Amino acid sequence: MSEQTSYVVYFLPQKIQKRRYEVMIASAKKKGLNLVSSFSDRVTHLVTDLDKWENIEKALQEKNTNRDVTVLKSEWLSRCLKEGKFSDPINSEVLQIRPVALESQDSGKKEAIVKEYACMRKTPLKSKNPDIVSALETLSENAFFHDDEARRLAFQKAAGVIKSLNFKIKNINQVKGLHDVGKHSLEVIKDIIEEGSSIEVENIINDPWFHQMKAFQSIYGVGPSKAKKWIAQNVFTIDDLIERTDLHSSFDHRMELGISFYKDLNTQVTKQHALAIKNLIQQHLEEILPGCILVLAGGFRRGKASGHDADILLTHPIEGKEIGLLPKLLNLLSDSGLVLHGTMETGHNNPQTIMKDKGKPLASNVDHFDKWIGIMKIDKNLKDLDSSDNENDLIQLEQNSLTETSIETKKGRLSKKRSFVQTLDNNEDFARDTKKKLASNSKMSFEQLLALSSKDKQWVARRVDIIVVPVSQFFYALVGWTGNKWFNRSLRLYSQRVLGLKLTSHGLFDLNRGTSLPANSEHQVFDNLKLEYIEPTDRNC
DNA sequence: TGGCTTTACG
DNA sequence: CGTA
DNA sequence: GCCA
Repeated sequence: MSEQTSYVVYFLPQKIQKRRYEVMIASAKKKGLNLVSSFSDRVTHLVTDLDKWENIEKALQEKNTNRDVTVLKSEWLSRCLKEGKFSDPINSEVLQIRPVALESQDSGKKEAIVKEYACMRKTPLKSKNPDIVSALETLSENAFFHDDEARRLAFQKAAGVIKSLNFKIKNINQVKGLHDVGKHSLEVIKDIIEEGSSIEVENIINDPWFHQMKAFQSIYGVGPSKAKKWIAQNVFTIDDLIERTDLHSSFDHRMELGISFYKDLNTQVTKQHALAIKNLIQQHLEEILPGCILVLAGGFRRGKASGHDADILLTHPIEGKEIGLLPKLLNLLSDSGLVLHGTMETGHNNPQTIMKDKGKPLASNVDHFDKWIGIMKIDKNLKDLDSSDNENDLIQLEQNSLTETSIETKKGRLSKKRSFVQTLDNNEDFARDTKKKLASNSKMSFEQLLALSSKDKQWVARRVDIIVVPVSQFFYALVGWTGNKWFNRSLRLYSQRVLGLKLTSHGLFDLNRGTSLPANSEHQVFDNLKLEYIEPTDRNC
């Protein structure tokens, strides 16, 4: 290891006592430690006591400083002088003010450090370091397969930090000291920079067990538990699952669908197709309740061109109009032959749940929305006719939210109470009947499903989630369902740790006071969180 | 060395 | 247990 | 695994 020769150190005189500076320079010379007299591209380590990046650039008289440089505090140099040699800096000696976090192209020169929480950073879809990101995510996934959620999170966070970097990493020093990038992750990054790959990661990728876990888990309705069981039983491929009839008795209906329609469900849905599905649902809704607003959320809203399902948020500008809507919609979709399978969660809006929520805002962190998680039969050639994207609807909703809803809720709140409860009873009956009907529709056997999926058909099986949201909660739901998962986790963790507030897809709650902060736009959600707004396309952590 | 988002529904 |  |  030629550790010593890899240090080309430049010591900035600014903001350091002249006397101390001179003593240190002299000491370095005496001990034979190579300090260069001017800054250049050769410099690997920059020592300074300045604490603002702008000031450092000013001192260097450079605009676009070479980013390969590690910026260190003078304590590091002091220690090295004592030890008589340059050595790796410890975390507290690294100045974490380098302009590494991505800032938008439009705002140009504004620079920032890598922020602690992913929800404070812009993370675009495309990374400048795809190999490193993919390696760290492999480690994350592998940890997940080994039931180690904590390690999974750690590697995922490290991957997220790398994703937010707006430059290609050429030198390990560029990422030393970055938040959430620790020893293990650094080692992997180093291997990839220097060797092109990491042996640890390669071993995982080439491990048949890892491969099988990935394959089995990609089946809808199959999780880690079932995947491990099958591997232990010497099942190797998805075709094996069909051929090994001895296994069939352990399949539930959802898994049977996941296996039969594996090809359909694992073919990526294009954004155009997803928008077409949204419009198809919208057309059916017009027959039930005109004026509903649908938004395609999930990865598509974050700018992805394709995905594995369509997440659709459904609301109505008038609070309360959405109650009881879902069973009616599903009834209609089912009658149109568009439903292959699904589970409907309803009843979250019944009086009891509402009372519970009034008393305790944090009933739970998980959705209390009416929602349907299912598989639709979508015409292969379905075209998105009006091709309208989400954001127009959102603007409309932001404008409507203050006027119509407040009028509606003030009007006859009392006179409506009795009929409201009556309506809920009807809704519950209707929901039950619909669930029953949908269940009987999906009574096909495994064999029938396999036959259905393998014959020539004009439609494709598509995973669709429909979430019914009261407008008052819409923008929190929108943030939650736009994701991604890691962005949400960081939002919620930040909210809890920094603000002491509870963020869910229903709202932002102060548990001690029992209050919540309303939001009439996504911007307001971020305002409430005291966070800079992050565009959906920059939430790809 | 404890914490890492969180838990109800089917 | 799997899903969101 | 990484951090406070």
